[in-house]
Amino acid sequence: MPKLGMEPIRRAALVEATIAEIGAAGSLDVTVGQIAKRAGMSTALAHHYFGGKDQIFLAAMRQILRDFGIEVVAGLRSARTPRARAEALIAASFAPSCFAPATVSAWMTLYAQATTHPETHRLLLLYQRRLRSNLTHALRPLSRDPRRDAELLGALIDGLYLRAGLGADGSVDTAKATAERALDTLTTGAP
Amino acid sequence: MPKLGMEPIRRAALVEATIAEIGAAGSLDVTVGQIAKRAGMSTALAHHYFGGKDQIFLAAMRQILRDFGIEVVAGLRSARTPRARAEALIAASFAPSCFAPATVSAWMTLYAQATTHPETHRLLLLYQRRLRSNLTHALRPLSRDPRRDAELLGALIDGLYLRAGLGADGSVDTAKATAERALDTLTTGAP
DNA sequence: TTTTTTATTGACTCGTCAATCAATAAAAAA
DNA sequence: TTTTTTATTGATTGACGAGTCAATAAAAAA
Repeated sequence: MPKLGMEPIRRAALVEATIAEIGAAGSLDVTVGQIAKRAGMSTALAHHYFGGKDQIFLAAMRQILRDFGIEVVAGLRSARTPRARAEALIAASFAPSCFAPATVSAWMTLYAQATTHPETHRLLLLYQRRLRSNLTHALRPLSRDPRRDAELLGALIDGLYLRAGLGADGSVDTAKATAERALDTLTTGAP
Repeated sequence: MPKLGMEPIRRAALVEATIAEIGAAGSLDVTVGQIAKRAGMSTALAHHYFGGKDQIFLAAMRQILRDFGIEVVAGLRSARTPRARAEALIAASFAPSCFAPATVSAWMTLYAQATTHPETHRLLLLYQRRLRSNLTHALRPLSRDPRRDAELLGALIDGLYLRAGLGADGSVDTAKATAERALDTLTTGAP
């Protein structure tokens, strides 16, 4: 009994299932069958709506970046001071929605694949450019060299994220604290 | 005409070829056939000496960590002051031998796989613990809180490494400079 | 009501790849 | 010299997985 308008529902379910499966596998070694099963449909239907495995993966990656973007704008909205903005950007990076095991795995795999997959590379650069732009803006009144400090903070966040993704449960808070401490160190001494 | 004592030669060739193929593919999606071909032998021989694909990969990963270790001790040997030690550790992380495209790819894949592969996880934690220990030691006379600053620097190096691995050719130097600037910022004001 | 569009799947094809094996050849040991 | 050990590969097997297709069913349009 086919209900109409299933396409967006199915696509969303497939994207969510893809992220979950990547997280469970720790790599992109995930079959369309696994994804479709978790999403509650046949492989044929998954192919029908997405065309191929590559496009399913790309959609999942875009979703992850979109989720991060949502977290960022939500955090920035309520931030009034520059300092609060910088803190909001740090908080967004370590927010639960960006830190589910699946997301972390997907993120790491993204980096690996980006070295050879141009579309992935493009998406990742987009994320980095946006984060740097946001950080630069927040740091402008706080730092003597906002551009450089933003690059440093951005890289630090990536590194902390990576390491926290591997460690025990409590390490997210530690990572967040470390990033905030770096922000302190960078901004003391300037207006 | 079988020459005797080929085993170590073949194993080394396979490990080297594995790293190269991972780099070329940007993932662990590399067949034993590709590896064996690059190493100049048949797939059967590769299996003969290593038993299976997993063991070839593990050997390659151990090799990468070993190479990094060699770079580190070489750098530390000629460093006399604490500051020079910290700089040597930064330099080692961005040394050409640790920054070949193949190595970067392998490194990223390592991180992704570590979330689910216990043996990989163990290897990676070993590396992190060693780096942190070295950094802590170097920072002890320079920083008020060497442990924390070492963790920060370690994460920063990882993040910069990751980002430099994606960027253009000149970005290694920029990354190195950023790490050194962070070292400056952390150590000014202490003995 | 007939036709078209949307939803859905089981079964199938084709390719790839890890792993195995039997066979060949040369060095070393007996 | 015969035997054993080491080196080496072509061919084969067996599994798995991406993508296709024909068939079924129901809603919507005609």
